[in-house]
This record gives sequence, structure tokens and C-alpha cells, in this order.
Amino acid sequence: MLRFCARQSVFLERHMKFEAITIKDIAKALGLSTSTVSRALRGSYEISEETKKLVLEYAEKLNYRPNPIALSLKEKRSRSIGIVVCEIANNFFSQVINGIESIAYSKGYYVIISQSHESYEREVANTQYLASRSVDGLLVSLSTETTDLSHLKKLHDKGLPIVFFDRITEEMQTHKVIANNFNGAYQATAHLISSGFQRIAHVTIASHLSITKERLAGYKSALADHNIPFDESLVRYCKYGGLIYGETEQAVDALLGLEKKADAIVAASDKLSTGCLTALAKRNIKIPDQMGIVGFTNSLLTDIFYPPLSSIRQPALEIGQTAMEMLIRLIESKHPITSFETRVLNTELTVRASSVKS
Amino acid sequence: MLRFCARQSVFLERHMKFEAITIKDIAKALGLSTSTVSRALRGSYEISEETKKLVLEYAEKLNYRPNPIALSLKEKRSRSIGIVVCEIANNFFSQVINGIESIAYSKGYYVIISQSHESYEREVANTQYLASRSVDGLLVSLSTETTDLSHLKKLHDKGLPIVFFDRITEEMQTHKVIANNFNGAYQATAHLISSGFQRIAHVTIASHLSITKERLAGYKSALADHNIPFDESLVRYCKYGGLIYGETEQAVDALLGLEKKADAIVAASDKLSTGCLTALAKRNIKIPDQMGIVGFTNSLLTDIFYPPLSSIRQPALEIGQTAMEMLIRLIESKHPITSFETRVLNTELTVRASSVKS
DNA sequence: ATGAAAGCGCTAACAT
DNA sequence: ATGTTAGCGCTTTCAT
Repeated sequence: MLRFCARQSVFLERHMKFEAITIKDIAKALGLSTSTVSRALRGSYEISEETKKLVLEYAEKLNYRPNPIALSLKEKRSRSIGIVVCEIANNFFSQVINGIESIAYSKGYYVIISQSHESYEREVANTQYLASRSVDGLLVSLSTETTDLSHLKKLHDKGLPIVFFDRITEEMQTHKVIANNFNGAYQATAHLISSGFQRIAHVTIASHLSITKERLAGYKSALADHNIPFDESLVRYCKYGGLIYGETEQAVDALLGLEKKADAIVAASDKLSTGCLTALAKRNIKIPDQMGIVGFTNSLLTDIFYPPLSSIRQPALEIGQTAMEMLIRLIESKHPITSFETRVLNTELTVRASSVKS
Repeated sequence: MLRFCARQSVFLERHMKFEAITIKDIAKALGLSTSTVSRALRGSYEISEETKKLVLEYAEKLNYRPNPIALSLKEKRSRSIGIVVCEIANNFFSQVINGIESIAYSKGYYVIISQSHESYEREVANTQYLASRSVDGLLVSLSTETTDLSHLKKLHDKGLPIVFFDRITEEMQTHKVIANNFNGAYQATAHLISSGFQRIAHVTIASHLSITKERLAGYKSALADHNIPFDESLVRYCKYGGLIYGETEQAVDALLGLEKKADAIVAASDKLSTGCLTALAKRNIKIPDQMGIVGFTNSLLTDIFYPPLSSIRQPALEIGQTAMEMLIRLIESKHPITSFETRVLNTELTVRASSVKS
């Protein structure tokens, strides 16, 4: 009877104070020590079945939840990981995130998403924040402004596991996951060539990004293999990937203004693909007859664009899954890992009306 | 000289152990107590200018950063807020999130995003996690599966500030932000009527959601005002908002299979709008001549759809900003707030080819 | 003006 | 099998 009263009062106390149940409450109510309760809760073999049952049932009744903040402070890990991307309002990245989450969920990790909006400053602030929140690891795709990697290097040197995806860097030794950007661009370009286009342009993102270089190399290689000379004026860099107003329009205008006009475009990102389509439509350029186009995009709407857009699709979901699996391996490894892997996943070209002359 | 050595050694120690500098380190190195350092760091008036300067400079040199986990544990607040939405791969929600982040950033709050993927179970797990991570408040748009609100009610009763947006509930008294869904649907329907459509269907999401009811009411009201009888068979509910395979296709097929066929559609969400467009294209239905369509969508690509899609656009960015401002007011209020506000922001109808007969 | 000590919730080394 | 204690990093009350 006394015990019953005690339980009641603790419950009421906590309820009045609007605070969560703690191990201490349970210990007090049950006349045990906090360590016993703690051990019982985690099913330690040192605790008698009887006590375990008592504790477990009481904890259940009070809907006890361990305080992860306290756990993090103690263990210096949080079973959560941080994602650093430029934009979530982007099919590719939101699909990658879904891949990450699917693995995280099944392995009991929580995911904190942050956006840099292509700003170096924001990227630094976000990584600092995530690190200070004791994330166990980081999944990073670099912002377009990022050239100095010291914010990440420092954390990595301190032992924080990091896996890069999509926009990776050669400056850091760790696991990386990318789409086969070279092949994707190669296929797109080769396909345009075989469709009869001659002056194929490449509208792409900031020149220093890893993916930009890979895609440009694929584009060049396809040209070379078909004996088409490379023309620098056909490559247009949109520093902010079309995120900034007018960027794509200017690129398109430049291509249309060339003495020897471009007759097709390989667009290097989601935003650029749709941006080119929009710009061309506004200027009444007939696609594909006046201008063919193939775009890197993970949009699910390519079929209802006008015209339906030929696309190079990145395996975004798998990129996310692979990156998360790699990160968990790093986090949970008992021994320091010294050999790292760069996983390259295949892209998929789907031909639609935008690249096939009528 | 001795002090210099001490500094060196602490730095080295920490550096070797790959751990962050703590107040304790600073105290030890400077021969002060932790409380003095703590006070100096926050500029307490009780500390002499001399000591303050010493501490501040040393902290600066070692790049000291307070440990937010420890702060959270102590203060039971974290200067971070949680977002609970169904999907970030959705123009509307990613735009709302950008609005939230813009305010959060300027006010020094961090944002943790979580997705329910329309699953009640995930929504509950996510809210529990966020709460246990000591977020200072929650910004919530309910999942389609959610009918039981006890997970949120409990937290709210315990004093956790919550602001609802988009998919709100009448069961809880707090601030809410929505688009003027009634008006949006009314305008869309009235516009289709004035364009000469007669059998206007409504393809919408789960019937119990607040926004569904509001939009349905607007649709009905427009019909009534134009003396068109309401026909239940013209309203099709897609329980998962088109997230599940074939949902939208079935709705479209049902409308096409009616004895008195529908001749226009008001689609109630991003996914449903594009889903209907896709389904109609596949079935070779000519838009708008055989079927007109206006959709609730925040896509930026409506102009390059075929045909360009007439849209009801929600002020997503402002919804996010308003919700975040309201939440901060709740969080930072000294006194308990008892009177709550539901802010209704206007939608915008843009007429494009999909709803104007040729 | 500064220090000692307690406590936030939890775990684990060390008793017993 | 269970309890005591210390400690994670920080703030704050209470001494001095």
C-alpha cells in the first residue's frame, strides 16, 4: 500500500511539473538505486528476473523514455547523423535523403538534415552545429561556394566519420559515393550525336566541383570519339547551378548568340535542365528541331514536360543508401579504418522527344 | 613561464585526445575555478575586467565552444526547433521549410527536419525523438494517417510549444497557419465554370484532413453559386495523396468511366496535379478540350508542362515564415499564452492553357 | 571578486 | 544481486 502511494505521488509530481520521468523517479518509487534501475532497464544479467520485471513494468506504465541528451553527454555519441546538402528542394537530393533515411531508420539512427543553400558560410555553420550536437557522423555534398575544406578536415581529424556523396573532394581521404557522371555525360552526348546534332553545348554548374569536371570529361570524350572538335565557347558555367535569377537564361542566350549556334544542349543538373527548357520555350525555340536537349535530372515529371525531356537519371536512392551504409560501417567499426572506397553507381539515359529530331 | 607551459600542455592533451576544449581545461590552465571561467565567458558583472580579458582571450585562442548538449541537459532547452512534415520531396513543403529556415536563421534557432512519409507510426516516432532531443518547439503538418493526436497533445500539455501549418487540427488549441484553401478551390472551380466546363470533378487527398474539407467546401460553394448541382461521384479521394502507385490513375479512370463523364478536374495537391496530367496524357485525353484541369501546386515548372498547367499556388514561403514567427513568440513568451490565432494566407490562381478551351 | 559544491539524467567502475 | 560514487560540461546557489 505504501508503495502504491509512492508511485502515485511521483506520477503526480512529475505530471504537475510537466517533466519527463527519469530513472531517479523510478528508483525512488520502487525503493531501488538508480544504477539497479538503469541495469534492469537494459536487461543486465546481474539483475534478478524479479527486479527486472518490476522495473520494466513500472517504466512501461509511466511511459519512461531515456533522455538522449543525457546519454549523448555521457557517451559522446547520439545515434544520430547529420546531412549537409545545398538544397532539399531538388529532386536529386530529396531522393538521396530518402535513401539515407531508409537505412538509418532500419538501423536505429536518426537523421538531421541541414541546407547550405550553396553558401560556404552556411555550410560551415551547419557542420559546426551538427558536430556540437554530437552527431556520430556526417554525410556531405559540398556547396558550390566551398573551396576551403578546413571545417570538415578539422572534424575528420578529430575522428568524426564523414562520407561524401555527389559533390565530393579529393582533398580528404574517406568513403565517397557518386554517380557515374563521366558515363552519364558521355552517353547523353553520344546519343545527341547519333541523333544528328552537330554543335552540342554543355550547360553546367560551377567549374571547380568534382561532378562538373567528371561530366565535362565525359562530354569531351564523346565528342572526341566521334571526331567532333571541342569548342570552349559551347561550355557554359552557371556558378550557382541556376539557383540565381537569370543565370540559365544568360547561358542559353549566349549559346543562341554564337556565330555558329549551338543545336543541342547537355544540361548538367535538375535546375539547369528545366531552366533551359523554360528559357528555350520563352524564346520560341522549337525543341528538338532547332535545339535538342538531354538533361541530368531526377524529376519524375520528365514525361509531362513539353517536350518530354530526355534524361540522365542518377540512382539517387541508392546513392543515399550506400552512403549511409558506409557511414554506419565507419561509425561502428572497432578499429580505425585506413582504406577507403569510392563507389561509383551507374546512371540511366532515357530517350524522350527532346533529343530526337522529327 | 609556468603558466605558458600549462597552456601548452592542456592544448596538447586535448589535441591528442581529439576532444573539444572545456571550461575545465580553461580553468585549470589559468588557475581559476570553473565557475569563474563560466561567469567570465558570459560577461558577468561580478568578474573583474582583468580576469574576463584573460579568460576571453585564452578561450578565443583555443577556439573554445560551449557544449550545447551539456547546455541542453542543464537548461532543458536547445535553441532548436523540430519540423514534422510528410515529405520534403514536395515543392510545397520544401518551400515552407525554406521560409521556416530563413526566420530561424535570423533569430539564431536551428531546425531539425523530419519526414513521416504519411505514416502515423513514423510521425509519432519523429515527434518523440524531437521532444527527447529537447527541441524548444514543434512545427507540424499532420500525416494523412494521423487521426489520434495524443502524441502531440501530451507534449503540448507538458508545455511544449507547437504551431500547426497546412494540415491542421481542431482538436488542439494553438497557433495555426494555413492557405486560404476554401478560396483557392472556389476560384479554381469558378474559373473552370466560366471557361465553359460543366462536369467539374475534384480529385483530392484523404477526406478527413482539414485542408481536404476546406477545399471541398470551396469547390461545392462555387458550384452552388453557379447553380450546378453537386455530384458526389465527381469527387475522388486519393488516400495517400498520389504517393501510392496507381492511386491517381484509378481516380482518373473512374472519372472517365462515369456515365456522364467529367470534363474538368480541380486537383488538390502537387502530386495529384502532376499525376492527373500524366494519367490523362497516357490515355491520350486532349487537355483542355476533352478535359480541363486546374491544380493546387507549388511547382515552378507549370510553364513547361504539356499543356502549361493552370495552378493555385499557396504562399508556401510565407506560411513557413509566419509559422516560425508564431512559434518563436510562443517559445520566448514569459507568460503562458491562452489566446491563439489561425492565420489564413491568400492563394493565387494563375490561368494557363490547361483550363482554357481553344 | 572568486571558489566550492550541487545538480541536470545517465552509466559504469568499484564496492559489498 | 544491488548500492555507492564519480563524472560527462555547464550553470548557479551559497559561501567566503
